[in-house]
Amino acid sequence: MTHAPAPVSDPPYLAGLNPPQRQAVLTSEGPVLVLAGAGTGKTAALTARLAHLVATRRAWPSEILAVTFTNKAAREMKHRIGQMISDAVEGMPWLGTFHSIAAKMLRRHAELVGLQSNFTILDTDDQLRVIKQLMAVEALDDKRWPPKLLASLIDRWKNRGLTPTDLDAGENEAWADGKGRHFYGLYQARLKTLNACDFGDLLLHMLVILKSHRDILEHYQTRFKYILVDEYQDTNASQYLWLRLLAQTRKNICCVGDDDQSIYSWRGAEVANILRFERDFPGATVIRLEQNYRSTPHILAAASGLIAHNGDRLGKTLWTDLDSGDKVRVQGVWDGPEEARRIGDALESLQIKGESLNHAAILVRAQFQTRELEDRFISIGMPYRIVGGFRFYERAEIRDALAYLRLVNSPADDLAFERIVNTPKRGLGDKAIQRIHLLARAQQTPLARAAARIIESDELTPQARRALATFVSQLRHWQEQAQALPHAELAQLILDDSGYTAMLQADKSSEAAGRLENLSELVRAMEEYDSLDAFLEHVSLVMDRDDSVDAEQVTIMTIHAAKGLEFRHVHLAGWEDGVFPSQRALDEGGTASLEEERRLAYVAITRARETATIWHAANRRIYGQWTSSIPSRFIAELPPEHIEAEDSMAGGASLWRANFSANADPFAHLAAAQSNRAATRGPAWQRAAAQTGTTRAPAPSERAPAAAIGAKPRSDLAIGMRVFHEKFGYGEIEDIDGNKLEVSFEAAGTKRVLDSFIRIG
DNA sequence: AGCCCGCTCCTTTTT
DNA sequence: GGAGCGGGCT
Repeated sequence: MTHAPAPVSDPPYLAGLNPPQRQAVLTSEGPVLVLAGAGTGKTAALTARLAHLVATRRAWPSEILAVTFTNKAAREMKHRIGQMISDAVEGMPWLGTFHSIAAKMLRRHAELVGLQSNFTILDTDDQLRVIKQLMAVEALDDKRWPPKLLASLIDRWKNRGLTPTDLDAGENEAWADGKGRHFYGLYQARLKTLNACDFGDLLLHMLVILKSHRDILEHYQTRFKYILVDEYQDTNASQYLWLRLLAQTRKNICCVGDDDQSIYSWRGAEVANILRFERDFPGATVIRLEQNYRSTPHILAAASGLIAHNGDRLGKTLWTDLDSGDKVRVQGVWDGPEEARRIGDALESLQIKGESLNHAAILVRAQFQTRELEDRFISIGMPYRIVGGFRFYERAEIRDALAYLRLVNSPADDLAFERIVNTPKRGLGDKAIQRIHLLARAQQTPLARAAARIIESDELTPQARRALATFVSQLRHWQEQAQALPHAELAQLILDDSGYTAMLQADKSSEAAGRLENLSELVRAMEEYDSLDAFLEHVSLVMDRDDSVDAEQVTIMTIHAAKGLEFRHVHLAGWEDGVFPSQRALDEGGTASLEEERRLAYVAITRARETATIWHAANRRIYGQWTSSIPSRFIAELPPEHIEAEDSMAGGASLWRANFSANADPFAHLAAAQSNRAATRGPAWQRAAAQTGTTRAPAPSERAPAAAIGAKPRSDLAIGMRVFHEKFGYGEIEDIDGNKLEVSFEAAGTKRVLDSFIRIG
């Protein structure tokens, strides 16, 4: 009634978009930079833009290049576009991650960089193995020059678009006293003979090809009428150069990003790319999405106040028309265990109010912080999941299985051969494998073929020879079966025949059961692919862990992992100088890295929709040492009118302004030692020294574990039953109390655990 | 060939 | 505190 109805002529994809979002959709021609603040409906605008281009016949779906960083983002975009323009997704062959799109291009032009189009894509494990071998050949001391360092240098060079010949003297010096270029070159040559690529190569090779072959460059420049880039602040130099080449003629490039959420500089992302967009593309339209649909005004104001302390920003002012809600709570506690306890309490009261645990998350700066939370949650039976750590395809058993498949698929895959020739143990030791290597090198033949030949000779001990002969004939058998069997069945056959399954079944450690399960999941996943080739391509670039757990559980993860997500209730743990911002960032890297930490803090706060609680502890165990700490400097940077500070110390005065007494403090000597040392460490630590001291918290009340609310006890368990727990392994149920069990574990002793964590073993 | 012990090091993590 | 690695021992 108060608003005029939208013009009838509005196409459906514009429905519900605010004016700047519409502008981002409708400004189709020329370079466009969309600065999209946290929670401002970026993806909605992005997908509408794609729909618009297609609906108005500006381009066919196959003429649009749309790149994201993660598979998750690519999937999400595909999904949402599918809903807008029904069949178009099938026709969007160039929507994907930088790496998958580059790989797709590279397969077409592989021969131009000395590869075949069926090249394999190496993971970090394979890379490291190659480097170690090169170092052994060159007799370089791997104590003095750790292979991992070279791996990361090569990665960095590739991120910056540098080939071996591009390295300047300084970079060359960075490895083994001036052997940087030499080793980088050796590594690239070795990959070529292996017909392999690492992740960095996918982009770098394409870059080289585009630069040196005008016709190919022109082909893609003509094909891609429109280019769309998500999370532009995360692009590295080589991605930037690649985009710039492709966009050069038409200049219809739309980059979306948020300089305030740039948190990946340590892996090559260059904020500078987004900061200088207008210089790179003169005449660019800059559009700011500033209306936030996610968080309450207090949360938003706290985050904005914090990020305002950063210098180099393009600048945005987020606003919302949501109701005001709670202030950001800043809660001081005595130590780490109390923090975990209190967060557990807060989650339990959330449950009492009938909130789902799925709407709550605890965000941490570093992985080690999860341990304390985990311990507490296990003891009170709070269901949780930890996101992060190894992804699915990085697990040893998955890589082993893949190595078997790779070897069957392409017998020349030496890295795959090495990985599994003695896994499970076949009694082939270093010496036997060395012999195979020698023969392979002498005859210029892949390891698998050398192995087949060496068993004809008497070079190996009879025992090794027998073992290898069995393996070689199995391999031959699998290769034959590969023609006959569907690939999922082939995989199962290989796992069983090779003894891999048996090896895990015999393994009584707590992880073995999970590994077997992962393998069956792998086999199941394979069924969705048309061919083994298609599956292997998918797995090296795209496969990630299946996160679709619908059980009620609170999520624990790093802030990095939380980027792009949102939760109603967010707990931010460990906001102390040294933890967050991290000690590393404080010690090295100066303002630049402090500013990145601040952006991280900004990302953290803006994940919250309704409540955000920031925790800081006066004492924490770090590397097994009790360390007294001061609240994060970021806390002091929060605008006071939007926060509500409280702490559990006597008197309730805020921890860092209180008058402390060292009485009755068991850690006073440590605190003193710490602040003495700290006094030499710059202003923040001096501030700490002036104020550090501790007072005894009211004795932390060791309370009985509360019952998890709303969870129904299972009916399939009984005292005396043998069960399995993900973390503790096998055990026997000693007592049942609702949905809590007392289990005496074989390895971990007696623990109280929630029945939902238990499988009947 | 495989096991055990002691030393070292210690953000963030995608593809 | 604890995982991972290398060396030395069995």
